[in-house]
Parts: sequence; C-alpha cells; structure tokens
Amino acid sequence: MGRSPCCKKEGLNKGAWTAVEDKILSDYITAHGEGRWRSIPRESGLKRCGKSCRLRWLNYLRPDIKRGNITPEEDDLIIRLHNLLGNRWSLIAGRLPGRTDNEIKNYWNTTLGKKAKGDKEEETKRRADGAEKPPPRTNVAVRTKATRCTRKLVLVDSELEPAAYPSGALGSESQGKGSPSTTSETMDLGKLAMNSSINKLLLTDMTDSDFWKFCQFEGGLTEEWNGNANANRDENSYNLDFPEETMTNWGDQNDFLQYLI
DNA sequence: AAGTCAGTCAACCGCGAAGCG
DNA sequence: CCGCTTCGCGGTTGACTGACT
Repeated sequence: MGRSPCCKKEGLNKGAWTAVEDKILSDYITAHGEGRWRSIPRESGLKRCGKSCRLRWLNYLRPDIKRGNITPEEDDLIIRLHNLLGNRWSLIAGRLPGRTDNEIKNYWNTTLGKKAKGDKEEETKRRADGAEKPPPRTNVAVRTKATRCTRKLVLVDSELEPAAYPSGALGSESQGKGSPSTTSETMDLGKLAMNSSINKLLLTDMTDSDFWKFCQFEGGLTEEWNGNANANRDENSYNLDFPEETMTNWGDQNDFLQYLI
C-alpha cells in the first residue's frame, strides 16, 4: 500500500504566503492553540495543507521567534552543537531560544558549513605537511560493573566505589549496588562513565532525546555543558570533556551525582 | 539598462516516529 | 500486535535579491 498524501493537493495554494493568509492562520492558532494541523485548513478556510500551516507558524508567525542576525555567541554555540549532534537541526534549535531549525539549517548551509569545511581543509593540509600531529583520542574506560544511578540512567562506573554514591542516590528502582548493567530494564536511557575527576564523561546507548533529558537533569549540568564542554558524538555515544574549572563548580563526585538525581 | 551569477531563505517533499483505535 | 493517521524532521528546491559584468 502506498503512502497516503498529507492532504489533497487540488485547489491548494503553494509558494509564498500572503499577509491575508498569515493573519487567518495567526488568528486561528491564537483562538484555538497549536496542534491538529490537518484540521486547520478545513476549519479556518485556508487553502493550504496542514503541513504548510505548521511550517509557516513554527518558522515565521510564532510570537516568540527571535528576529535579527545570529549573534557571535549563537554562532559559536551552533558550531559546537553541530560538532556534537551533526545535522540534528531541531535539537540544535532547541538550545537556541527563538531560533528555528530551518533558520539554523539555512545559516549552517550558507555560512558556517563553508567556514567549517574551510577550517577542516586547512587542518588537513597542515597535517599533510607534517606540521601538526592529530591530537590523541580521548579514551574513557567503561567497565562492565554498573549500578542504576537514577530511575533513568545507568551509571557505568570505572573508579567510584558503590559506597561513594550519595545516600538515596540509587532510588527505589535500584538494582542494588554493583548490579550488572546488561539487563534491558537498566538500559532505558543510556550509560554514563566518568573518571575520578569527573571532567570526562562518556554516554553510550543513548538517543538524542535521552541525551537532552540527561543534560536537563536539575538544570545545573545544562548550563555548565552549554558553556564549557567540548563534546563529540559517535553513533549513540557522547564524549563530553569538561575543563577543570567547570568541574570545580560541581565540587566532588557526590555533588555531581546529586545533579543527576 | 540588461543579463548573469551566486547567495540567501522560505517553502515543499518524502520519510520515519509516535499516537491511537 | 496491527494498520492507519498525524506529526516532526532533514534534505532539497526554487524564488528572490544584490553584486558584478
């Protein structure tokens, strides 16, 4: 069976939106709220398909859209997030309030992508000339011994002893100290490994959305990560490398674990 | 002034995921 | 569990604009 079209194409407008169409859509969403995109053309009288209405609202008409050029700070953040996430534009946009995935995608393709490509070619050339050796790959050990740290995250701990966990950190769903991490029950969000100074984290078996859930634990990790971490993404793994000064803000391992609970 | 080209960005399209009965 | 509908995402297209010849 073939895919059903998103809507009947006959009689629908295409191309640029007019001011009148914008007003009809804005008024409708203001009155009825977002969602049920497919019913909007039918109920509002717009001769546009639901997908087109959704796109127009999210990328242009939404009241919280941020207008104006990308700032140097946003520019820098986009580059680092792209380094981590690749072309996950919606995830990147989620870290830039008021910016849309379409806007960031266009910005990347027209500006940053070229810059990044140029930098990479330059680096490749330098290395080919023998002027510079590639940096050693960061390697964070992941051991098989793991303990459920929170209800959503498996802590794969290479150096911490189970007794080091804060009181109550394991929660009611804990499998107990030192339990193996290989059961499906404990794989629901991913694994976390850290070294003794907590400035290198390796997250594995983790989807994009779960990664953001992790970053948003208690808020503290989000800000620190946003501002300071160097991160690399490889398949479903995230390698986070925090500078020492960031880690001093977190205090010791127990303080860090408290962020996750 | 007219034509060409490159850059930008809004919008479209197809696909996979999620939701639901 | 299955099939269908709806939503959301990322890649791509094409209209528009300004610079240049």
